[in-house]
Amino acid sequence: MSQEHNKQADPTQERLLDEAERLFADKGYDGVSLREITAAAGTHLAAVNYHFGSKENLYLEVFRIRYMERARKIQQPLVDLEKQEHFTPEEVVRTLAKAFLSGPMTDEERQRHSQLVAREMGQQSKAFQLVSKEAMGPFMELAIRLWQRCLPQGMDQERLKLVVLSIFSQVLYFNFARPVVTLATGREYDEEFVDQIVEHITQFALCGLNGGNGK
Amino acid sequence: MSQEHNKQADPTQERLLDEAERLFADKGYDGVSLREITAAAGTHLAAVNYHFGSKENLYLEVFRIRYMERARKIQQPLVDLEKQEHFTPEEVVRTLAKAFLSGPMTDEERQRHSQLVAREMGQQSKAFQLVSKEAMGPFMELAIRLWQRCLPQGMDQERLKLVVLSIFSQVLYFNFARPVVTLATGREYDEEFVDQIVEHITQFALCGLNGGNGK
DNA sequence: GTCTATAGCAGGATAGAC
DNA sequence: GTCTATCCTGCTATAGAC
Repeated sequence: MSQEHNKQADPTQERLLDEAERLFADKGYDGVSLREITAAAGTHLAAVNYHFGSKENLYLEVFRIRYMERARKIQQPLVDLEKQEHFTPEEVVRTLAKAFLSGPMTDEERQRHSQLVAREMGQQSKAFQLVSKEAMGPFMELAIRLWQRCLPQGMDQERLKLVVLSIFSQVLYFNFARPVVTLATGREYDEEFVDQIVEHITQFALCGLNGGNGK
Repeated sequence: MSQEHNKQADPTQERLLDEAERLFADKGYDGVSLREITAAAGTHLAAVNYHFGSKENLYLEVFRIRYMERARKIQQPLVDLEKQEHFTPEEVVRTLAKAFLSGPMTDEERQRHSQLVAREMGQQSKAFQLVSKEAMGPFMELAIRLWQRCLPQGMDQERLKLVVLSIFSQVLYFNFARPVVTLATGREYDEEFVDQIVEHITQFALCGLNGGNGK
């Protein structure tokens, strides 16, 4: 019972997943060779096919195991918030932005996470289907549920969905497109700047939620 | 004088650029082979090296010629706006959002444009340097100049830069991550929906510009 | 000048030695 | 069971036939 989920205790498998994730995030699926991955993991070429069957399946396992694990970590603060009796729309937005931009992960993990998903977001691949179904969908619904509970005047789901998408786009961009952001602002991604970004996104979204009751 | 810029009149070169752009946008640099490109362009394998020297240079030419041409088209509405004597911050935002989401290009062109740049945005490649220096940088400065001319109370560049980046992130996302957007909203990208997105982004950004004078 | 044919190499996968 | 050595395919680039 204490070792219930030891399905992947093999250290070689773990190292392969780690290095594969790092390299796939960096260069994309087609940009990395199995030789590169196995060399980085300190093992031999055949290990991938032995442990994972194929390159494609190794890629999918990176999402199924590594990516999803982090997605749960990111969701956690919002899940916790839902258990509270009272919260404000602003708290929801800030918690959401913080979860992606300054959560418990290391900075490197955050970048990998964004890079992996950004590469899949444009096409309807297996990895995308996994991510959207298991991670993004539920997360989006959670955020919408939270707002519907605390927004003073009701707001239709359709509008809320656009708000979530806009927030997603920004946290993804500020994590993923760092070369653009640093080039444009001249700022390093230190704690102060990240806090500023979180506040910026929060204010942006809050106005989108409160104001513009349009028409 | 009438044929001043006929530097690429060769129809084979043109077809190669077209098909290369389409395929690179679809599958990324490493995901496409020269065989695929030349077959799609109805020519032979050696044509790429004859006309462009190498695969990498063909890729860069796609950016230097096709991408930049469209970037100029997108900028035009803002360039025109600058010539007017009076305009509002709202006009600037809406013009900017419209330029990317419902401008004069075909829908297919818009998608290609976003896909190409999204793939380069995460790394400091040659293509990224070209795009950021020749297209994004000037465009950003133009937008900031326009706001500084028409915003009632002054606003520091630093804040304005974050606003531009947020708008960029959204127009890019709504063009690029269509699978996510359609999955989340259940909407097709028809004219009505695109107009809704433009309005949504405009409202979002306007609040970010007016409200939140912070602290 | 065009394009075929090929060189030379790197890729993923696997058979079989240990 | 591990890992080496090899297979075969597909890649970019180019030499040389026409």
